Amino acid sequence: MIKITFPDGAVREFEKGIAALDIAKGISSGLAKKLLAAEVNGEVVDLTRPIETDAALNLLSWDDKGGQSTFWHSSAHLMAEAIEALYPGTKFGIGPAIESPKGFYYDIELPEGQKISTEDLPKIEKKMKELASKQNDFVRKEVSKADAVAYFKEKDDQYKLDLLEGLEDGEITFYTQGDFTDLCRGPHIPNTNKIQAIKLLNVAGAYWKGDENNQMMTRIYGVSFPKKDQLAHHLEMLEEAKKRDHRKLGAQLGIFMFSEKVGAGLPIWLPHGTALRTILEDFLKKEQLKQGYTPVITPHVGKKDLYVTSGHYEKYGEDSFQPIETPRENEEFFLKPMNCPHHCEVFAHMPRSFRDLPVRIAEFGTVYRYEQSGELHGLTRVRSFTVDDAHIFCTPDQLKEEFIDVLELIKMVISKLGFKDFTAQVSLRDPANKEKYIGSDENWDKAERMIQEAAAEVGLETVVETGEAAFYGPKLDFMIKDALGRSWQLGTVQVDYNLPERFELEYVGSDGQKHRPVMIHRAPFGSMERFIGVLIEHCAGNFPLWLAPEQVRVLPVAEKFLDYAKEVSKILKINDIRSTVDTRYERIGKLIRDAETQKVPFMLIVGEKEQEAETVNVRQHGKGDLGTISTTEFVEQIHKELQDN
RNA sequence: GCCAGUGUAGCUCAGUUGGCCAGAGCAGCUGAUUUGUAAUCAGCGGGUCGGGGGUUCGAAUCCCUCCACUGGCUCCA
Repeated sequence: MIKITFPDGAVREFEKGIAALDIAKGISSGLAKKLLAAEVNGEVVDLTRPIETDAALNLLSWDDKGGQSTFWHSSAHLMAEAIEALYPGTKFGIGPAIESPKGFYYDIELPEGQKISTEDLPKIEKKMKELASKQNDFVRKEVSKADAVAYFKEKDDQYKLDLLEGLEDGEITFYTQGDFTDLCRGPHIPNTNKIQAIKLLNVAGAYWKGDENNQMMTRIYGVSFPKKDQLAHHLEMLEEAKKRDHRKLGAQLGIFMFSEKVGAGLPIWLPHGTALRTILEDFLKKEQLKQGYTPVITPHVGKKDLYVTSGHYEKYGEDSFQPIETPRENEEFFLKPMNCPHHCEVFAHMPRSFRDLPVRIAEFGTVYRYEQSGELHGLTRVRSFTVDDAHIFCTPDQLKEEFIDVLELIKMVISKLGFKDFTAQVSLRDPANKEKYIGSDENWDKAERMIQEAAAEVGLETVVETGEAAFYGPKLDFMIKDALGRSWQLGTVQVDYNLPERFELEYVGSDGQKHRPVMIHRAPFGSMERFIGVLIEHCAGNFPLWLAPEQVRVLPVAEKFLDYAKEVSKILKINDIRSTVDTRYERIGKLIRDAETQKVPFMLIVGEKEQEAETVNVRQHGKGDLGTISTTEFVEQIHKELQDN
């Protein structure tokens, strides 16, 4: 007999070798039906795997992450089965479940001369459903390495053979469902009949093992669910995300554009986008002034030597825009890929005393980085962007306090912009590869501890990623969830021991000796481009009033009220409310419709009644008619709403 | 960069077994309508069919090449 401990702490005895599924059946057949996998002593395994020792057991259904990923992984196998049936001779790479986008994929190489495009997906989908309805069990089998190699040699599948090379004899398992057998660690759901709803989403290229020197394979993405309505809901969410796409809304709302002539990945800010960005920048600038930052402005290029000193040339020189040369002296300049080297020079231009520290140098600095053409994407992946950058030079003793202040600032900025859900990702060095990092062991340990303490003190929920630190110091990134539950990495704070060293920065301490300052890089928005891209999608283009490029549009009911409309708009402008007048001679319904589609927060409709009484009829975007009030009253209401924010 | 796909008017899209002067709606312009809460009516203008090259009697349509955009490029069997 073995002892099984359930999540609620209950302990019961079962016969040795019993499967989780049988235990569940003993509890209730309804429960057993819902289950997808089991977690035995923290490891996700097949429901049918015999349990041989005392164990903690957690039964996994669709509501558990482990249940979902098992389900999707099994769906990948089902897809592979369908593909093998439709395209015999296909070779298979890997087929995992994935988190984002939700679902699974399989990397395949089709037989010579064949290819798959989006149009072929429904056919594969149909085959998958047909195979699922055969209600095949997923059967696990332990295989010797020799047998496994023989099997895939027979199939001439070099990818699986490549994978087998990295595996030890004795740890190799096969899973079979129907006519399809795959090298797989598992686990899997018990039977294909659980897979009730399937949608294959797209086809893409992917390098074997993600290395661009390797063979390019075809990757097919899909998603599946135990119930049909879950799939329908999922597809609705994807539709909603499409509607909110910042590339679409950005064009529609006159926020930004790209021009083939100007160049790919070089965003151009249109009037509405410029207004939005200026408001955000002004907001942060004001906050930073309060907190003792000193703004500077530095050039968009720097001499090669600057980047040789900073070390960026050695690391990124080949992969950045190539230098600009002066015609006679042949001096080389680089477009600046970051602002820190310039800011280090600002720090170094005069002797610094410990009394001056911390020095907080801030700049909305536009930087230029070469991205491969295929990696460009709207505003979120571009070749020129503006960082809301600042570099804090402080003594090691001041580091923690400065770090905390920065975290508070970023927290404030994020919540002010309507993001409710965010966590901090703390990236530490890989303790096994300490030589990869610059700076003393002692400093690293101190900084890593400091970051975690600081995050705890400001009440940030943190996730620690070991090995993700930059070579020059540990960092903390803000991971922000938008209205659709998607996660984005925005603000960032990084500790840097490297640049002060390379630029030989120093300050005079109270002891009269020279000391090296520590540097913090920080950017609450990250980049204006990326942040605004995410913001557009978060609020679906319906910006909060204080950010709306056009806050109020005055709509005259007929041409003869145009003068009154202009008068109203002028009063609003005098009162710092961004307002325009729609001067077109169109029906009021048309004017309203256009203002609504352009997501203008307030529309003021004016006609004879309003003109005579010096009032405005207020209509709010998405809400409709709010009634008539005096113009001054409206101004007060708007001011109040802006204040409360 | 690589794989797959897309590129027709400012926008959304029709037109492909190669064949008369390439179409529609919206937007724009002109005129009429002077209007009360999500599209007034009529007329007009607008396209090197992404650029270049080729095949052909004939190319938006087929081939090559370049450009831009879209989905992706280890969340390990």
